[in-house]
Amino acid sequence: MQANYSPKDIEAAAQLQWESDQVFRADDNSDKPKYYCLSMFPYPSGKLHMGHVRNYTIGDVLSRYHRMKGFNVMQPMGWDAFGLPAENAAMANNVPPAAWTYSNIEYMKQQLKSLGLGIDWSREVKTCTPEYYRWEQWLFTRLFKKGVIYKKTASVNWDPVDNTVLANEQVIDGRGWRSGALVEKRDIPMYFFRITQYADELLRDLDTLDGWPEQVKTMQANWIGKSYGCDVHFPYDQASIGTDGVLKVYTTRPDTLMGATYVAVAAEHALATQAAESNSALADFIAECKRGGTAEADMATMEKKGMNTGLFVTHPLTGEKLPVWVANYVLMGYGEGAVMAVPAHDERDFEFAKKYGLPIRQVISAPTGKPKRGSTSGANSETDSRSGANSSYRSIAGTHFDFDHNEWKDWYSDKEDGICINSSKYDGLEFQLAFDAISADLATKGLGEKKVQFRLRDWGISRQRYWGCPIPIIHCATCGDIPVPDDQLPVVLPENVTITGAGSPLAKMPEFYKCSCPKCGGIARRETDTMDTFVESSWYYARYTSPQCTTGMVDKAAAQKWLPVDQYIGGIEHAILHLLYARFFHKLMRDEGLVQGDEPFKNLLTQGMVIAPTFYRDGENGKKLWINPADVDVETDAKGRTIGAKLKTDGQSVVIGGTEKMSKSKNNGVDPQAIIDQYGADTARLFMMFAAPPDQQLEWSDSGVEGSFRFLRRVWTFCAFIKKIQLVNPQSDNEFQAACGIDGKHIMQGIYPKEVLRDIHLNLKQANYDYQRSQFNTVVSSAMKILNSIEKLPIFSRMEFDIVIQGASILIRLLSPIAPHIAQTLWKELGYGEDILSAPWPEVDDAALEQDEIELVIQVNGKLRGNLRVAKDTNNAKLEQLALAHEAVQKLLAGGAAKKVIVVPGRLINVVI
RNA sequence: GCGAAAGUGGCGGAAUUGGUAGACGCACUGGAUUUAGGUUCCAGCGCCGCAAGGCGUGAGAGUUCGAGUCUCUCCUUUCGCACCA
Repeated sequence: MQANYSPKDIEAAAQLQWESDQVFRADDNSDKPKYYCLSMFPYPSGKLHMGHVRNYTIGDVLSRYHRMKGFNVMQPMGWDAFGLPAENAAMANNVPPAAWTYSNIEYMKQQLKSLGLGIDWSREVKTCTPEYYRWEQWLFTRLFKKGVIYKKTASVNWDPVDNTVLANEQVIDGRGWRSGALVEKRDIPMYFFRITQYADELLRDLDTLDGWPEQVKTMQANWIGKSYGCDVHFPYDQASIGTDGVLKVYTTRPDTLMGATYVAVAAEHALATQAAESNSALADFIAECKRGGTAEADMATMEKKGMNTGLFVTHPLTGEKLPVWVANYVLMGYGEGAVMAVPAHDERDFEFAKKYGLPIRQVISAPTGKPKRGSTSGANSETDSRSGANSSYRSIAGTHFDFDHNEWKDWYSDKEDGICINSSKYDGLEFQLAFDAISADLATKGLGEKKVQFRLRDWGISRQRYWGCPIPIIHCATCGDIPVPDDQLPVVLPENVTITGAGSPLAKMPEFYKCSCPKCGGIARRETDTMDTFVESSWYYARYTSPQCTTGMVDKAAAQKWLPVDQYIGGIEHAILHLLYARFFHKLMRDEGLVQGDEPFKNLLTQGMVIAPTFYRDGENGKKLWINPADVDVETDAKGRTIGAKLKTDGQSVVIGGTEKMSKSKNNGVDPQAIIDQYGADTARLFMMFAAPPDQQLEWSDSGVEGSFRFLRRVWTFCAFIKKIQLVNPQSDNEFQAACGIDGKHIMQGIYPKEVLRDIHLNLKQANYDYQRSQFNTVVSSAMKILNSIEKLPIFSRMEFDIVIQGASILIRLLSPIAPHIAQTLWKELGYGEDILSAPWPEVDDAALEQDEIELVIQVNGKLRGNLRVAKDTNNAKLEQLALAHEAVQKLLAGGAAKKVIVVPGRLINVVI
């Protein structure tokens, strides 16, 4: 055994052994309980980043832990290989996307291997291969025939200079990223998955996902957004509109219908178009609304603007004429593209009404208990006079409220409280009663009905891009859209293309799009759009169960054996879209009879981001020149506080920016390869696990990496010491003391073997608990404590040495999922066994935890005042007596009596005085 | 704007059910070893204070014998928002 820890040698050796023994092959025929551990597969962007290292280390730790606990583990890996960056790289470097992607995969695979991940590479999947995507196309044709996929038009970001559709990410401040042209919305035909048909089930089944973080389930539930409301029809005003008809709106607040003072429609709405024909100002406004991108965050934060159409509709209950406005905050894609506006009880409507001087009519009372805002003091005087029953404000109806936005908030009523006022026959009704009464009256008049609606929209999957899975549809002038027959699948994506950035290359390749209609044999045109890459990532977890299957999307028996995924791990940024689409796909595949069960992922761990400090210098014209943390020395004062930073190359200072997500734009990424090369994979893995709990963001720290390396070196050095004693093979106490270098100093230390043994098992118990809840940072901490403890134990005889041996064997096994190479090597060197992966997981020795005396805390009024050392089984009366007699308590009592004494067994005694 | 989280020493973080706040590590300080630097080892290390003691988990209130933990209001930061993956 080498005296020095040399990660390069031991890691290469361990990896070689694992590879030649094929230990990570998942066994389709094992009797052991299965454990399918899946990390979100990477996009092959070029090289691994720290987020990957973190993700895959977490997965590997869980995999190795479960393997040692006796599970038949499957940990696969693959590549989410289609996507936009390949096309960008193609333009920048003149490399075909396929070649670029495949070479990235090769490189990144080597990187993953150097991390020592226990992956079954025989199951590797690349989504850009026809072997993979043919089954996606196959499912598409099935779903198309079933009507789960359909075609309709949808709005996209259009670059009028490049004549191409842009992703939201390619729209910067309303302009195309390459052309700089002002982006506009354009409607084009697209294929949609009818995910709304599964909305109820997707929502309901969230309740069955006990192993998912509550936050993710809440986000998904809100995204699906089931709401109970009412369709309301506002009949057209004949005089202004000229035709019969109704304007349909959906509202969740029919109880406020009596307070509706106008209606607002989207710029694309038919009424807006009609009004614009004779109103050029309105036409200009509508054109303005169509400018800009489609991203919802932008739409929602932009200034609310509107214009009167001059058209009217009539209120379905009162017959009152309400003006029709066009508003930029009403989206055509949602509901009917029109809303009824109740400024008194909707914040957005309120601001709009204030801006354009529209009437505000209060129809819900502000109940007692309001206001919600403001301090509790002072509420009795001024504010109460406003919400009092006889307040002058309160009786105002049909006119403007006289106060600003914040005051409006005080008035605004949640539906849970408040009753209808100023609402004629509905006055006095509470929310639900008013809801029922008004919707019933609408139904009687044929002007509306109750309706359950979802916020979730159908999933548009058409992309006017090249590097994606071709949509298997053939357009025939006579037969319409015909799905490609099974025997013509896959529709292979040609790989030798030139990307220009203007439109899809497929649309310029007759050899691709020219075809004949499968139905009538006539001349037809193949669809040239490709699918959203979210489609590939929605079912890869199932394909891993039978990646080579040539007879179907999955081998049903293999899928049944391995699914659902027992543990899924990935970034929190996927909490909604990817995870929702994958859940949706599982249900689609279930309904095709391909998989069983309703949900694909039993347990979910969402890992936090990796962040790092940023440094910069001010360059010309105010641009910041970002400097990589690796090129900077940080300076601290005598107390360790950061006082500045200097560039290593020139010694001049640089500005310290914030700590942010590692990114190219801020140049604060740390290359994992450099860390692996310098310290080894075990150190990189250990640091990643130790620096933060998996689900929280992790701050990169060079000195933290150093610290992790130091710890592993200490483990190595200490084990080398044990090995040395083992080789000496001492028999008598004297021989042990001589071999271990015991002298007078050690006798003075007062460290008892029993305490060390207790420490070992206490920390083992904690580590087991922490492994169970995937809190690996404290597992590492427990391992460190075990080393600290056994290092200090002076060895006088075999008895102490045995404790040290036991401690080391526990330490190495606790560490092995996290730092597998060093653990495997030490396990073998110290003669515990050949292969640590097949070693039994250590068990807590309860007897070692026992203690005769315990320490209790004495509090006075909840404040710590002293300690008490007592026999373990001292009764409460005695404890109370001892506490009262305690010096510090006596002093505070100052002769008086205690009001009350609270004894918490095993913890503390609190004296209340 | 909407939805979801997070906020604890100089820093990363710990505290399992409401019960000793700051485990473990980093940084820093002092000492030992070393020709020196580095390494390693020992000790110290929340803030104020000479001390006694007081204060302290983003801010403010509340519940409780006792609050980092529960409730309410507010502030800040991060993630997502449907064509980045």
